[in-house]
Amino acid sequence: MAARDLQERIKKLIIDRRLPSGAPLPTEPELMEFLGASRNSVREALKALQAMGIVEIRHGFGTYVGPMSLAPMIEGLAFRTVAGHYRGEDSLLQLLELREAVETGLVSRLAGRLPEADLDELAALVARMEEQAAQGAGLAETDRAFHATLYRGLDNVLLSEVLEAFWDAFHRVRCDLVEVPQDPQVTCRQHREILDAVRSGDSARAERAIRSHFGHVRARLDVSTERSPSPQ
Amino acid sequence: MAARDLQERIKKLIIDRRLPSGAPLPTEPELMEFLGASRNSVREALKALQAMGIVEIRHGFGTYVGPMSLAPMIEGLAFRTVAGHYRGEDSLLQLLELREAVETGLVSRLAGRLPEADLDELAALVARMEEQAAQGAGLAETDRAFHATLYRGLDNVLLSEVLEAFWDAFHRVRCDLVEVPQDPQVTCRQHREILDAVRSGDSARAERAIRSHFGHVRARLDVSTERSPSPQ
DNA sequence: TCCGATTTGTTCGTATGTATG
DNA sequence: ACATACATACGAACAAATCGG
Repeated sequence: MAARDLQERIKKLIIDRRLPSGAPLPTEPELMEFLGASRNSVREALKALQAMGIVEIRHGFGTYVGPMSLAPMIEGLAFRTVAGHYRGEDSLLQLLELREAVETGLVSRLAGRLPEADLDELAALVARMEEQAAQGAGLAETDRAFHATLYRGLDNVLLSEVLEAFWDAFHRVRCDLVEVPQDPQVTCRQHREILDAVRSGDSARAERAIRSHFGHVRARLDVSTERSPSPQ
Repeated sequence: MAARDLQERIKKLIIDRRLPSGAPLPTEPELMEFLGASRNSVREALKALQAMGIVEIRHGFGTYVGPMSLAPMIEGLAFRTVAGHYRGEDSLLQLLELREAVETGLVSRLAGRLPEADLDELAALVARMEEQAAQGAGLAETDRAFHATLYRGLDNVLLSEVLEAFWDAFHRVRCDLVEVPQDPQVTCRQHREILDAVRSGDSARAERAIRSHFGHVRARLDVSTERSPSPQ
């Protein structure tokens, strides 16, 4: 009776007091008194809220309002994908298709509307990617930065975070599950083509570039997915 | 030190044993022995996993593998949006824009590719919507069904669930925060136009229809958002 | 309807680890 | 080194819910 209620009441407390991210929450004893519940119940409620990213607990220091990031969504998506994969579903492919669907829809609207500064930054990222490819280094982080920078121009923090969350979940699962046959040269060429297309302002070409990029990732996925790896 | 670890080990247990959704987990005493932790610690870990939708706990019955739905994401998104709204941010508008971005990207690809059966179902939904509008009844559920049916043809369960999650979060927050000036007639016309556009196979027209629909919702939002309501 | 077995829900007391000053 | 404040962890007990006889 209390457990579910406690979470709601703590959330309501944050709303009512207009607590911003990082603001300190009452200590556990204070919450015990305020909510009229025992330590353990309060702690379980806080644990649940922590899992949702609503509060942040720092050992030996205190409890604070969380950053409200989408990190817990990544966690949930990643687990759901891993579990589905080991059960023989094509969950990883579905996650990739989700990214493809969203990004193709966005990039066409982005074409020709990106400020010069963002385009320069993207160009620098591609250059760095080519450098890393030449050295045989991993270019995952640069790839992430490219996609993040690309959609920053939409001026919607939520949208950017959701896309980054999808990227993170996909990347984490892919690393855990399948060793992808790297092909850095092709990856670089495709990112440069995306950049050129967006710069040119040709929506259709930009959409084609994105679709081609994802098609390549999908192809690498298919050949790696033939055999189902076993955990540990 | 153990808390974070316990969650990971329970997740690993689900993965390793290939437990499908709905499968029973070991009881709390069994988990205590298996994980070498006290009951309270095990319970806190389970609570956190429950918040992420990974496990489902039924009082007096047992613990089970969760449905892996995106319900926790809705919860998190909704709270984040409400909290941001009361802090004076335009979080609700951002959520709407997120939906608009995704749906405009998808509907253009859908135009002309929807099977006849789905089109008929959509037509029935619009008819029902018009009926409800005439009676002055709420048409939220029908609206939800329309959007859900529309993107079912993409054949990607994850994608459908994400879109439904966005719809749910937006609807919940909108109901909690602002009383929207209903305009059922316009809503019906716009949904019919979306349907007609998709049926005609004209991608650009479909995208225009969706964008017009969202534009209308946004306009109603703007006038309601002038004054910031206070909670309870 | 009742009963007992099983399982989760809630509470208390106590001890330990950790960060701050 | 010490004290304070806080979170972490454990164990034991009882309450409440569920299921089957």
